[in-house]
Parts: sequence; structure tokens; C-alpha cells
Amino acid sequence: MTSRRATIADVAREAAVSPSTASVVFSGKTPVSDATRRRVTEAATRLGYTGPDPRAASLRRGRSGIVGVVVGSTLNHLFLDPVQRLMMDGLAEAVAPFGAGLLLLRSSPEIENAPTLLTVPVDAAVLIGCDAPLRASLETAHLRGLPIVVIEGDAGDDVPRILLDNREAQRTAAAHLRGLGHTDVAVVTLRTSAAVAGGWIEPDAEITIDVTRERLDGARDVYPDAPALATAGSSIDQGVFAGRVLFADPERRPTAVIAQSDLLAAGVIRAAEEAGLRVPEDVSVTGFDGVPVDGLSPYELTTLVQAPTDKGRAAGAAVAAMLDGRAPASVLFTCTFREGNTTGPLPR
Amino acid sequence: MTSRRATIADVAREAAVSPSTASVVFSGKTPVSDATRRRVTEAATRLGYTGPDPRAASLRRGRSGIVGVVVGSTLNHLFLDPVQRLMMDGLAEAVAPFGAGLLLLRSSPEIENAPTLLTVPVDAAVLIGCDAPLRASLETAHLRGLPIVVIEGDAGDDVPRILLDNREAQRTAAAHLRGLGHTDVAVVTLRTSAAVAGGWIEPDAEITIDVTRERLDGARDVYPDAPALATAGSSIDQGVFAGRVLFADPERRPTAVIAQSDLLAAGVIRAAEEAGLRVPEDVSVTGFDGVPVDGLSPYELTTLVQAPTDKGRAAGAAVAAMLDGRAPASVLFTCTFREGNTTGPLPR
DNA sequence: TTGTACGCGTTATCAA
DNA sequence: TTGATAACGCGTACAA
Repeated sequence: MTSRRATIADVAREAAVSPSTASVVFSGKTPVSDATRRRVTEAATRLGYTGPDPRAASLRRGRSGIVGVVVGSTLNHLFLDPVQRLMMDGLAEAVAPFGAGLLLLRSSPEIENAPTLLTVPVDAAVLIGCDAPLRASLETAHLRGLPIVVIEGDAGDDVPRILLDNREAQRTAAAHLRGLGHTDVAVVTLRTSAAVAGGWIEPDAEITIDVTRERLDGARDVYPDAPALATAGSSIDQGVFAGRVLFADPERRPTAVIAQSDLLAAGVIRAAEEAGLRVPEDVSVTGFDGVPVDGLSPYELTTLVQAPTDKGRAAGAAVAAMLDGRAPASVLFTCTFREGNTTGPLPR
Repeated sequence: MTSRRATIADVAREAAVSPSTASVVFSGKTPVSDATRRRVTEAATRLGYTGPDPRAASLRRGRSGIVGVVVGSTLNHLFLDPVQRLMMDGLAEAVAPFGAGLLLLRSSPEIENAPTLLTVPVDAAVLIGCDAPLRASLETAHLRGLPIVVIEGDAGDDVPRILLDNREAQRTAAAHLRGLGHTDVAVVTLRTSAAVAGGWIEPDAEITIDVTRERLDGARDVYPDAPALATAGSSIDQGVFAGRVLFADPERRPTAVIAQSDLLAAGVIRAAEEAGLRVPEDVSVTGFDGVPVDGLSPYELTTLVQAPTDKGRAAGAAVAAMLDGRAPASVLFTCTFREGNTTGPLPR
């Protein structure tokens, strides 16, 4: 009923022990006699003390138990993608045993006063899909001496990276299509840069988003002249749009489509059905990611299976390592080719 | 190059001012002469000082700039739902001007040592979909004297709530169907409790999840005897499963389906197509939420439109109010009925 | 096993 | 406009 919240000093006084003893009872760092422990915990409940103030504890310890996750876009956009969702789960799971939680931060805070890596008590930072706007966060994190991990992006120097063999994997899928006899193949890509909305990719266009460039390179390793249509991001709807473009002219449509994500592939398939084409009899479609796509059920995509949750876990492990002062490992994950029922031999 | 990071005291010394002056230069709370300011900022850059340590600042200020968001399930599960995604965006947007970010916390930490509201320096807590496991978090938040806001859930007492007129809205949709002449109507519901996996809902079954119960009540206001099939959550796939059950027997299938979410409705429509039924000629389907469903494009759902982003913003505003010591407002949001092309008159 | 003493890095308050 | 002082609440050497 007092105006002020109880502190550990109050508890100690109430229990007639020293503050350090009371502290030890809560932290468990040092053995304490049962009698003392009980006295302290009872005093605590009597005073309504719920444990050390996390703010004070984190100052004292030099650790807050918070890992900042810097995302480039809105949460809605980010989490639309099952790959990101699973990755975040893996990340959360991997840092949880260290008592750490994930703090979401936007990289481009057009909002005045918005929280940043400079203002918020984080122990480490994870950057997702490191492109231009994220570089700034990288800078500030470096300045503050924060441990940093980058997922699917190039942070240059000695920052540990969690990467995927995008190019090699995509090449495998392309080779699979070539093996089936396809020669007219189109690529439906993820975003090519933070700003662009989509459209045909010119031969000399610069692609600033690594994933997109790498997967496209992989496809072009097999089909150097394959036309590529960029979307505004990984979603079924974007795949539908792209598919409609590809299948608009029945005379000149591709016989196979390499989509850079499973969501896009699902959309392309939908567009194919709209256009009266059967998959895979009339047109083959490959995806990328190997994640469950909500609503795709009759089909099982031919795709490259990655393990997004493991990727998140690896990022978490790297964070944990850096917090422990150990050297974090960069990790290159490998995709597995999985043949589903969305690819088949060249028609006719 | 010293081993230790520079503190504001170092900067003050280097600039030959007092620590408090240096502090004020960074916080901007008090006017400072230009000359002094420059001296301080220059000293700071010389020393590689990037601003006050957030941990120390938050201890001193008694505020960390972190809002804990307690979620019941995995992130993957939570963010599968566009309603939740948009809500989180609104929430993030509303607390950002206060320099606050969102920290994700799981309510049922089976992981040892996982972060909780007790261990993490949060200024306030937002509970999403407050059911049984969340009650515990509620308890601890109360104990710690944290401001709490509950979204779509009942926290009992004086906790501000962000609610939706679920029952009334659902009743409107049901009435719409009745107006079209439908009498054989089935309901496809969201989860009925944290644990249950789905199945026909017995008449006397207890439904612990508020949203589900309220929407079902609304449907039953018009169709008291409508059978209800529970799913394991809001997703297209779950809707497909439910739809297959409903349409399994051509002789006894409903002519209209009330789905408790747009995702479920999308799945039901997919199942209807599978079963060779046309929507809305053979079967009418209503949704709930009015959110863009990725991959639904040919259809426009007849649904109840809510404003999830606003809901999030309202929660954020409530948090902000409580942090300012003002009384937070509970808000009841209202859905709007929107007729799409998935409902039509009773066939024959 | 318990207690003493100190400082973690800031910032609010007040006086100059 | 600037400076001195005193917390904020805790953890941890170290000594007893």
C-alpha cells in the first residue's frame, strides 16, 4: 500500500538479512541455507516484491536479454512470407534459453522519435535481408559495438552470415526442367530492389537484393536467355499477376516457369489454371523454399527445400556465441531438390 | 583505443563540461549554448561515444521504451493470420512515436530460462487473444504493476480492452443469408479452446476462446440449430478440411456456410470447387475480417470488414495513455457488412 | 553461508 | 545556461 514499489533492499530489511543475501536468493548464484531462503521469499511475498527490477539488473549485468531484429518492411509484409515466419520462430527459440527475447525494429523509421538500435537496450542485433536501408542500422550497430548477425545478406566484413546456396540450388531445378526437355522457360523473381515494383528485368539491370540475384543467376546458368519477370515480393497474388503476364499470349507462352518462391509458384499455378492450362501437363512450375503454402493443397510443388527454422536457429546460435564472447560461425545452408507433381515432360 | 567504452562522463571531461551538461546536450531537455553543444558533440565523436547507454538511461528514467507483446502460440502460427499481422503493424506504429518498440514473448515458455514479463525490462504489456495460458502472464504483469492492454479477450477487471462487435456483426451476415432464403446453414469456426484440434461442436461444449464463441452466438441468433464445425485455426487449409467434411455428402450438404474468418472462407470455397460446386450458385460462403486473402483473387468475399490496423493502433494508444499516467480507454470496434460475390440466393 | 562496500552510466533537481 | 549532488535498484568482489 505504500506509494513506492518494494526493492530488494526492502525485502532484505524485512527478512533481516543483508541485501546481497536477498539478491543471491533470487539469482541462485550462491548457495543459501533453506531457512534464509524461506525468510527472504516470505518477506518478498509479504511486500509484493516480484523479483529484481529488470532495468536495474540489466544495467548492473551489462545485459538486457533483448535481441533487436531489424526488419526492412512492415510486419505485415515481412510475415506474409512463411519462410520469414519460420525463421523468426527458430531465432526466438534459439535465443530463449539465454533469457533473451526478440525486439522488432523498423530499419527506416519515418516516424519521429521511433526506437532505433541507438535508443533501445539490446544486447545484439539481427538484420534480415540486408539491403540498402539496412546498411544504416548496420553502421549504428557497429558504432555501438553490438554483436551483429546478418541473415540472407552481405554485411561485408567480419559479420557472421547465415546464407543459402541459392544459386546452386536454383541451378538444380533449372537442370531438372532441361532434363524434361523444356526450352521455353521464364523466371518469376522476388523483388529486385527495395524500391522497384516489378516488371520485366532488363539484361543489364542491377539487382540489389542478393537472394533474387543469386537465384536468377542459378536459373541463367542453365537458361542464359530466359526472360525474367520481377514481382513486388513473395506472395500468391504477385505470382498470379506474373502468371497472367506470362500466359497472356497462348502462342508465345513458356512451357515451364521457374518461380523464386513457393508462394509465387502457387500464384503462377493459379494463373495457369485461369488460363485453362493444366499443371504439369501444359506447363511446369517450380518453386523455392519447400514451405507449406496455405491453400495449395491439391498440388505438391517441385521445389528447393530449405530449412528456415534451422536458419533462424543458426542465427540465434551465432548471437548466443557472440554474447558468450565466443567466435560466431557463419553458416551456409544447403537446399534439397524435391520433385513434386508440378513439373513434367515437355508437352507434345 | 582504451579497452572500455566511453561514457558520458568521459565525454564531459574531454569537453571540459560537467556530466549533466553533456547529458543535456544529448537529451535536449534543456537549452544549451551552441558553443557548448559543439564542444560536447566533438568530444563525443573523438571518443567514439554514440549516445547514452540505453540500459543506464532506462534505469534512471524508469522507462525502457519496450512494450512486451505476449502471444499464445508460435510466431509462425500467429502471423499466418493477416488480421494479426495488420494489428501488430498498427500497434508498432502507435507506440513508435513514444520511442517504444515491440518485444515478442511467448506466454507458455516450455523453454527453461525463457524471457518473461518478470525478467525483461518492459514498460507495458499487450496480451493478444487472452485465453487460459495468457492468464498467467496477466497475473505477473499485474504483480509487477505493469500497464496492460488486452486485445480480443477478457481480462476481467479494469484492464482496458480492445474489442469487436463479433456477435452483432456475425448476426448481420447470418441475416443476410436468411434474406437470401437459405435454411441449411453450417458454421465453420475458429479454435474453440487452446488445446482442441477441431471437429463437430457438441451443443453443450464449452468454448473458451471469446472470438469463437461470440461469432458462433451471432450465427445462432439467426440459425439456432446450425451445425458448427471447429477448425484448428484460421487458415485456408483448415477451411479446406472443413469444407470437405461439409460437402462430403451431396444429399445433405448445406446451401450456405458461415466461416468465422476470411481465410477459412477461402478454404471452404476451394473445397466447394473441389466438390464440383459453384460459388455462389450452388453454395454461398461468408467470411469474417475483410482482409486481403493472398490467393483468393477471383472472388470477393461477402464478409464482415474490421479494421485490424486501427485495432492495433487503439491498443498502442491505450498503452501510451497508461504510460503517460492518463486513463486508457477501452474501445469497441464495429464491423461493416460487405457483400461480395460469394453469396447468392438459395439454389433452385 | 552471510555481510560490507562500491559502482554500473545516467539523469532529475536544484542552486549558482 | 551551467554545474554539483544524489539517487535509480541491483550484483558482486571481498572479507568475515
